[in-house]
Amino acid sequence: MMSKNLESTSMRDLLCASLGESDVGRQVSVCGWVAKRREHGEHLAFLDVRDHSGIIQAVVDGSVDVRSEYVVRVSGTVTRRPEGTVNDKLATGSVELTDCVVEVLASAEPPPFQLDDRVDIDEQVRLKYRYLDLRRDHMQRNLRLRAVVNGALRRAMDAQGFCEVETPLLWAPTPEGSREFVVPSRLQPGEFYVLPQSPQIAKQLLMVGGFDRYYQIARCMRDEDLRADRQFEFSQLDIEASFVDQDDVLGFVSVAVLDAAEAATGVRPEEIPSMTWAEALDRYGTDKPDLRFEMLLHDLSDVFAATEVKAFSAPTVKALRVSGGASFSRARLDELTDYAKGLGAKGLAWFRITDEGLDSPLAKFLNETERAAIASVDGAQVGDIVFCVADEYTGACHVLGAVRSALGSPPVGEGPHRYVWVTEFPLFEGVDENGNLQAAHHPFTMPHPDDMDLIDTDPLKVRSRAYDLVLNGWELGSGSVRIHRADIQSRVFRALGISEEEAESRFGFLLGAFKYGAPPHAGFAFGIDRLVAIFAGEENIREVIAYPKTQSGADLMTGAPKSVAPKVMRELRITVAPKGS
RNA sequence: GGACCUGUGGUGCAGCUCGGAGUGCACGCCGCCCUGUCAAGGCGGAGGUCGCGGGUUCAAAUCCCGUCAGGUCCGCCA
Repeated sequence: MMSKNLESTSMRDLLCASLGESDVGRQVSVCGWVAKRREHGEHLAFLDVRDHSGIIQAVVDGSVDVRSEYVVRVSGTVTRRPEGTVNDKLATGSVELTDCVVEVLASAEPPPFQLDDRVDIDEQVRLKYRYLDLRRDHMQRNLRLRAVVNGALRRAMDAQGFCEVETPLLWAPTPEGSREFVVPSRLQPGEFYVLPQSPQIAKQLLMVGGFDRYYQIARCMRDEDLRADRQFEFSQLDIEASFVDQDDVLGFVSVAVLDAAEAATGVRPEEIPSMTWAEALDRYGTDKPDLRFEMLLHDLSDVFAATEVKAFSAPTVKALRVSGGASFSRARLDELTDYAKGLGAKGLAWFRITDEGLDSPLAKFLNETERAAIASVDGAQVGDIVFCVADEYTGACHVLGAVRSALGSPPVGEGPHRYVWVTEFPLFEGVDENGNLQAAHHPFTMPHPDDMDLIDTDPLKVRSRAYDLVLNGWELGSGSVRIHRADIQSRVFRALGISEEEAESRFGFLLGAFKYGAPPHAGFAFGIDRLVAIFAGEENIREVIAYPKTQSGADLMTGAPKSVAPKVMRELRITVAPKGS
């Protein structure tokens, strides 16, 4: 409950829902919106007055000319409700305002949708009238929760000696990574700024600049397709520190996240465990494991090493037991098979465990040993089902991991909050169209000290000092120890197929800065939208953002994006090519 | 770039398979009645280009094609 001196203004004494029995007898004024009017003839009317704190009932002698959502100031006497009229469903239900004077501060048309939380309104309508949607308890709660989280994060970073520095929104284009929003320059027509995908370079330069502990709640923009957990704009807690190693950073971030969790939920989570990327992939089939449920992946590659069965002749065979899954209908299994195929699998084998043995179209092709292995996966019992995917290692893990998640993952709002650090990500992943290795994180990520020799001999085996923070299967954020030594950076660039000239043109100012004394440094960034969404039990980050965009990038309230005046276009010397060109 | 789902008075739904008059329900809105309600109650009323365009048909909310908008997912997000 907020302190009362913050509630009082020249127009009101306190918030509606802060009224209670201790206020009985006080003469007070409250301000808010009319949530409901109940009239009983010309002698008596009830007004539910709502502000963001909640509702107080005002009793008016005589009729009152107000409608829903009128803005009113109500002055009256706090009175204990008469015997038998207490409303247990209302926080203020034991009192009411009597002898009320109602001032209409603004009239209001009926809103396009009801502002109580009784029905789910179509999001299209909510977003068009977001200012009304925000008046609802649901959005009030979410955005205020977000403010609590932001506050806790700031306090945690301040307390750890971090200095908040703001970095530019207008930055230089970088021909790397995700698509950037482009901003044309008026003073230098034909030249462009971009909005930052993250303050990555800026914060590393702060390290060179001697700010050994930097943080910022940073707005970041990426011009990539939107999803339930992705918007063009998002906020991240951005951190970088000097003279540190990986464990220092994990410590800083853990404190911030656990403080935020405690502030948001009232419960401080356990210390955050960690696992390596290799473990996560092997046991959970993903680099963002959801630890709320078990259902681990099991490896049957050895059993099927010399199998006769074509469907299983692959480098890796992974198996997943689903408790009680034998009752899955054939339609459900076909659906899952299609899902697996959609993810690139050749198929999804399933084996119902029954009293008579394995029930599966494939069972008759398996030999005794193979059947026994499947029937005992993960302690399988009659009534369970075992899924198998045979493929190369990574693919098999990913597909079965996705099946695990589809079958086991509880809704966002359910179950405990299970954080986990995933460490030792590979330094490189795959190759681009020119046959060059690609950086898994970014090209300034420090290779694992034990794997330095592999950079030239077996680069895909090189682990890195990169790490992710995962909560309930959602990637909250990632970070790494950065390369601060020119010799290591050259080796990595060489492995990535980046020439000295190219490095100079793309990252020149960063590498140039490093020549003047770069401290060893490391950092992290995690998405506040996702963190708050999980705290709020929301599947969708739009629910914790005041003015989000739709999936096609539109703002239904403002109509953005829109064309700009011809004068502006001329000034920028920009013409738009016709459609289809 | 692709797959799937949704679009019906202001709001939430049903109707759509199997074509037959804009049919129904709940909330909201407007008017009247009502002195203890609180999802108030009673009576009456208004409100619709069934997203849009085309096709099939004697006849389309319903079937077909296209398109727009919203959503979920794949690709994408170093």
